[in-house]
Amino acid sequence: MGLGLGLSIGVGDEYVPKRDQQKNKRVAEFCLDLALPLCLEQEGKEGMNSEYSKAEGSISSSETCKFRDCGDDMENKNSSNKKLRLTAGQTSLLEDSFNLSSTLNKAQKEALAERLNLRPRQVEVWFQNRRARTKLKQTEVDYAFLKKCCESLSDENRRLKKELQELPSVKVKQPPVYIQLPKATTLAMCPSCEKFVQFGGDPDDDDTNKTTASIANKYQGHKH
DNA sequence: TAGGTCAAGCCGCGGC
DNA sequence: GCCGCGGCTTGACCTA
Repeated sequence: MGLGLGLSIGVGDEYVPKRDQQKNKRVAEFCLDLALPLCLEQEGKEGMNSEYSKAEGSISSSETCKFRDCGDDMENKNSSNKKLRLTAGQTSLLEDSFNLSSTLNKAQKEALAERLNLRPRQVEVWFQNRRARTKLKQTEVDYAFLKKCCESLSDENRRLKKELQELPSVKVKQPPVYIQLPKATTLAMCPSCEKFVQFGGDPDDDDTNKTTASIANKYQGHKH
């Protein structure tokens, strides 16, 4: 246990070499110097479990590395296959970054990786998996919505058929029946509570061409 | 212990 | 050819 794979200092049996502590300090300075669009709104977000330290600019030393298989020798195939677990602080910072942008350029990825004391590849994988999770949730919500529409239309169809049967048998050419379909709906995930918010689909509404700002405004209106 | 979660590997595809 | 991404999958870990 406690391989000390280039990770910062921990509590108990976790050990981090002094050179890595110094490296973390350099990383923190580096990240603070970067004008990255990452977590710029940390001011005012202090209550959201972010365990990383703004002052230090990196994951706090006691917070890093509940995982055992990361670090400089990840390429070492002899290392154990123990599963990496990101800490709450790491996940929090990744989530914040993801809420700002679901993709990262190379510089952002590397800076975030340094800041999290992870490899860029790990940050990249996290973002890929996060996008996949978002898409899956979106698909589930879309499915539920379409299912509801389908059930509603079936009910309407049954009702109309019954109504038709009850009509006196007058041979009148039936006009086509038009059913008022529900407005197209746009679903989007609230970045703070991760629940999907349903927006109306008025074509004249900007929701159909929604911007990040307009979505953010909508999020503020829904119940958490 | 079964089922869920999630980091990570692999592969194919498209853009450059 | 390289790179980034999505889709699918695997395997470690967690939890009811």
